[in-house]
Amino acid sequence: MEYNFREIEKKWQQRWKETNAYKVSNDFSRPKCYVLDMFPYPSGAGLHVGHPLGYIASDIYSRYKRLKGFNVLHPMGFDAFGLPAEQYAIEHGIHPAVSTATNIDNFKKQLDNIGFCYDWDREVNTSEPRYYKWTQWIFLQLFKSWYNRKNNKAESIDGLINIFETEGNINHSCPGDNTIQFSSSQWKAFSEKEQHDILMHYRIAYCGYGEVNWCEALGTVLANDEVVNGVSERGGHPVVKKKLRQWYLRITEYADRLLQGLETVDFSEAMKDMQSNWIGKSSGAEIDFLVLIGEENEESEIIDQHTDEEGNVYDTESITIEESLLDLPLRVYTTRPDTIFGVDFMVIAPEHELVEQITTAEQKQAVEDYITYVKSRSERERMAEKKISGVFTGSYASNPFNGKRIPIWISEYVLAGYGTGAIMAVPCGDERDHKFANHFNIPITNIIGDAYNGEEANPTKDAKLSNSDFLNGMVMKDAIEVVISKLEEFGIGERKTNYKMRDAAFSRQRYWGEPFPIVWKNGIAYPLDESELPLELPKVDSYSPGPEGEGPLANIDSWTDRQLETNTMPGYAGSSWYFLRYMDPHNDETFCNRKIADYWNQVDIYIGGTEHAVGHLLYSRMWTKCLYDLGLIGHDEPYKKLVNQGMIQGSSRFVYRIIPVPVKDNKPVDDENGSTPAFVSLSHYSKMTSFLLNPMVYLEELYKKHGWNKQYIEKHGQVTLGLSELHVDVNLVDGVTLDIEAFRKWKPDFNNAVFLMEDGSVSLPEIKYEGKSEYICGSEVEKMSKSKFNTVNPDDLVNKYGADTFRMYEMFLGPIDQSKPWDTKGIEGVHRFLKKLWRLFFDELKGKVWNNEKATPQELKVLHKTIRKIEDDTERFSFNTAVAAFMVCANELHDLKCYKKEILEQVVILLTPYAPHIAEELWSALENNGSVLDASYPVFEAKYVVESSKEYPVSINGKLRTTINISLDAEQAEVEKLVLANEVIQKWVEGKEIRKFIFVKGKMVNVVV
RNA sequence: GCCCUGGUGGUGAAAUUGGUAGACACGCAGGACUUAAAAUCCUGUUUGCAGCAAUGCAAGUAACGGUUCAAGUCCGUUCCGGGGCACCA
Repeated sequence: MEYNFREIEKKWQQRWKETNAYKVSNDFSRPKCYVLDMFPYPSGAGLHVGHPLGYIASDIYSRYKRLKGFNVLHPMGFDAFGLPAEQYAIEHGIHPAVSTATNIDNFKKQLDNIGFCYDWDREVNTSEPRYYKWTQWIFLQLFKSWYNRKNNKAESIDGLINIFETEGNINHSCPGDNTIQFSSSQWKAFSEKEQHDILMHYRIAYCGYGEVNWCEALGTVLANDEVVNGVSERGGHPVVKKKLRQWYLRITEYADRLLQGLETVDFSEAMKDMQSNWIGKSSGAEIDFLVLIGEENEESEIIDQHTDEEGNVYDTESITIEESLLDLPLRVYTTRPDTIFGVDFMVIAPEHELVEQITTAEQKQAVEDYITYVKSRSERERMAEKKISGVFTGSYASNPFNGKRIPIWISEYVLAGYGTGAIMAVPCGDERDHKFANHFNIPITNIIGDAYNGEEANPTKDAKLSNSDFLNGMVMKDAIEVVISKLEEFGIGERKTNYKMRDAAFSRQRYWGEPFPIVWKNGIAYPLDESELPLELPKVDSYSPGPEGEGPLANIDSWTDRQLETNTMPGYAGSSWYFLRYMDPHNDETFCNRKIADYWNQVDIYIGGTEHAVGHLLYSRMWTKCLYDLGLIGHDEPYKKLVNQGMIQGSSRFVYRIIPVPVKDNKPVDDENGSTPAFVSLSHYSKMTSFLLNPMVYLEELYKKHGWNKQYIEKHGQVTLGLSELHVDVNLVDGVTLDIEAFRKWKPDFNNAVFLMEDGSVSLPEIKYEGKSEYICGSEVEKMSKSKFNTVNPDDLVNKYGADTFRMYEMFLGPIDQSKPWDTKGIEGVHRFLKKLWRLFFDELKGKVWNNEKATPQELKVLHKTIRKIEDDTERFSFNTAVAAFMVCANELHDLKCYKKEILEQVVILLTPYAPHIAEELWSALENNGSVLDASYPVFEAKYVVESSKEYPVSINGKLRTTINISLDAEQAEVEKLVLANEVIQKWVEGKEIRKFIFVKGKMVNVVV
């Protein structure tokens, strides 16, 4: 009787379905455990081997907790709104809902193949109206709320209106625009529009204006990702910044709570770091600088000279131009007000509102040119740029403490969205400022004495200040407070806490997302009545964007006639609360019943990739806090513990095509006929690209040998050569060796392909190649994606080895949190293990071999060692070592020829979470009643594994020399005697003085001589 | 550029708290069974040197430096890979 995994897995999957084995009830009397995966976007490419990594881990943990007696919620659903479906719709005219439904069917089939314990009755799909009804409903709650800073809580906007009516906004400054101030009588005098505009500045979900990457040629808004070097990734069209009306979530009001909340959850330190860095809390001060605007005048005189240590002389010019004082000061944000006397220049962002006003006529052209340049650059490029760029405005600021004239520059390294969009530059203390000063020859003032070496900036806070007027001699970190109180005393600045995090952009100019339940009348946004939800997406004929960057909904008359909002919500809307819907997925009265939400409460284990570290995780944490503030749920952190799964990367393979490019009159001309595809093996490619070998030699070789493309040469007279790298389907490659027959069949274009093999021989299509030489592919580790042909489909592996093998192999691959390229190579080993385990129960010839004999102490020791290891490893998500422990166990039982039910049945239970199908089969084969899914978990008993002695490693000076078996009870004196009496040790210590004898009980011995 | 993360045999990896580096597998080599193959089983497998051999010695966890009786593990510097950086999900 052999291990027929196909039959076994089919049988039990069916049986579990029939018996509703994975049905989860909201049984409040039982202890609960909520195990959640980050749900997938159902892409057209289907599931690849990277997806199940986390799903298998959570499935194992869920099944383990179930065996331990918990009521386990382990649901699955689909994050079904998204750009790919929309793009597919644009290209193929298929409604996103249709392609999404197809994809989901496919995903579910693939997931079921692997044998997960989902209760599909609880499936959620964010794109279904019955789900997004509640996404819209929650949005309305956010729209109808404001953040009360007095008690740090979201509250109903009606309460705020009451406050405005009685006292104006004197006690609740406006988060959207702190210049807005009004009394109760002023409030009452405002028009309805004015009142709504003010309320909009308080709402948690609000409307404002923001810049997007606008591509005129594509008529659409692009992600930073899709913009490369200022042009669109698709098509290479120019991209510019464009201001559009946008919805936002006021997540900045939650910055502090999101930060504090991290202390209450079990996330990795790395994850917490990433989130706190994203929030980017810093404290410092805002300082006002008066601005002197230069007016046209050319006279100037040199009043001072500055010489640097290399002897270069810089002039400081007193420009005797007429200057006028700008009415508005230039406000900067700094975390280091203590360095105020070291300010040598100011830098403002290219988008800063004062740019136009302070640019002098002389500098106008230069500034305009610079701004044009900056506009073409993405934010990413601006941040990543090493090159220093900038332009002088022609104007000066005045240091508020000593009146020093400070030139004002514009540079892209200052971002408009952070702080005030302007900085005071202190080159001796800040590296970027230092580089900028050096690049533009701006003299540097040293305010930290010896701590500045003239070569590079020193960002210390511990140096003593010099050249700093009333701060001289003070330690920098002490001076911070002194300066801030002076600033506040003189009214030229104030203490300020800043966050890098910006409010979350919450609208997209797309079709395939949740419509906003908002109606616009006379420029006022009115919420739709809750009874009108869900506001369903209308049918459209075209998914192309509307005019001026509006979403496709703007093209629909029936939509615009009702004056409905034409933007849709972003991908993360539905995923910000889905974990609550799983608890109560069919509720039509509310998004989730409060009692049920209180029972399931926080997600106990959340498994997903680090790519969501800052986006999804922060948004869902914020939504949870809002719902908590509004009294809709009872907990304010969604996830108790987060486990990061590493990314399974694709291991791409490349073939190298040589393309002859016909040349006429020294210019390449278009290839009219196409040509025989020819590929060169890796080492030839490397030589060609490194110019060690003339590519033409290869080509001529091919011509000579095979008359390849002769007509072509005759026609064009001359041929040069192009080389290109092509992704080849990894499934056509064994290791790095290409299956050239399969490759020729892969695409019609390639069926007559010619190969230059690694050893220099040539493979032609008409001759079946039987030589020993190989075509070697190049390889690279990349993200797994269909377009890179590096995906591996789990279905194929499940089909070949079975779901249990596949599950265990994915776990055996390495630690769950580690990223690694996929490699199918080792799967045989895991499969062999399951076959070996099977043979402890059944023999191919003899049939049943298991028996009811009594277990020996040795066998019990193996069992209990395994129980301890598996339980421990499962608890700490060390699944790879758990699989190894199963192998060790099977090997040892095999060596002991242990076929005893007493032992085997316990092992089967241990194995259930990992390989449920074979476990269920063996459980029933052992003549047990009921399902192994609800068996009771083995209990470790220490008495079976106690050891009386240990093979102690003995080192001399830290180098291992021998091991000595010593009783575990032995104390230092006894051990010392035994060790020093040892032959090997004596040889090493002979004639040397023993300086120290280190003995760690149960661990090791080290003799220092 | 900034934030996070990783680097250990031919390969995936193990070493949980600073205490025997390479568990468990893959691959490879040799052998058994077989007419043969598959399957299965056994032996070996970090590198170098010495030895018929058991074995012994030396080196070794990206590189360099430090702390320690003891470092893959802690600290510093550098190099390389991966993820994220706000409209991919």
